Amino acid sequence: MGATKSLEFSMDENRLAKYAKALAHPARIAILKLLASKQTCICGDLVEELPLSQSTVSQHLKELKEAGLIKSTIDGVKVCYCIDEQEWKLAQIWINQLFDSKNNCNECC
Amino acid sequence: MGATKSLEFSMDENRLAKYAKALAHPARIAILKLLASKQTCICGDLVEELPLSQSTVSQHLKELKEAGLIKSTIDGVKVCYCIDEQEWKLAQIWINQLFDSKNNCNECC
DNA sequence: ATTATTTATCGTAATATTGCGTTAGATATG
DNA sequence: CATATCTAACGCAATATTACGATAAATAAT
Repeated sequence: MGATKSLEFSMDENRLAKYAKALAHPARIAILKLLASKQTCICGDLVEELPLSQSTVSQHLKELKEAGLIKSTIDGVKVCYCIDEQEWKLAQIWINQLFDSKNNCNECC
Repeated sequence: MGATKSLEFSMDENRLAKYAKALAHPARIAILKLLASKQTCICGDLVEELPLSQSTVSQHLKELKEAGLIKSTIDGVKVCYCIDEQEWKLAQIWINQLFDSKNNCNECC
């Protein structure tokens, strides 16, 4: 036992969980904040700004990329990362849809 | 190795990651959707609506509670769960702050 | 008082995540 | 060509998460 029972849940629920998972680590939040504010988004620069080794940062970048939130282009030896605007907006919309679905019935408990 | 280096990151980053972590499983999304839409929020009802055992649901509820997103009151043998409105709103604000921090510089890569 | 119902907790197994050193492969630079 | 730089991927160890059955503790019902 222990495998997550993702398939028992809806696509919507899984999609939201996927985005949330990508955000579920302070290092990845830090990376996204850097990418959101900076022009420069070279991998090496990110490594310098974070208290983690190159290999660990690379792994976090991979997860963010797999979640769709960032993309990358190769520039010589270097790799440039940045936020995927489309997916970024979509994620925000989906997350807000959950938060806004709260009814206004106060004090059911 | 393997312990998360949370302390190396800012409080803001950790707080956001904490909320995201709470949302990072389809079962917990499903629970929150149920609580957001329903009046009834008795634990047993949630167990019936979810494809998970009672003990697993209980564990997910505990995590949501520890993240602050839900609260509970005891009603006899039963326990009533519901969304903590204050924290719910806060979480939404913090998450949107991250998404909105994206600059408009397109195509840095 | 006994029994049933409800939920949290404990213990355990399976998986997943986090983190790093090291290596490999690719492009630069001398 | 040889060497330096940059990043992804591999392998490993430490932790954390997910899931469940079984049990315990508390209240309700008979």
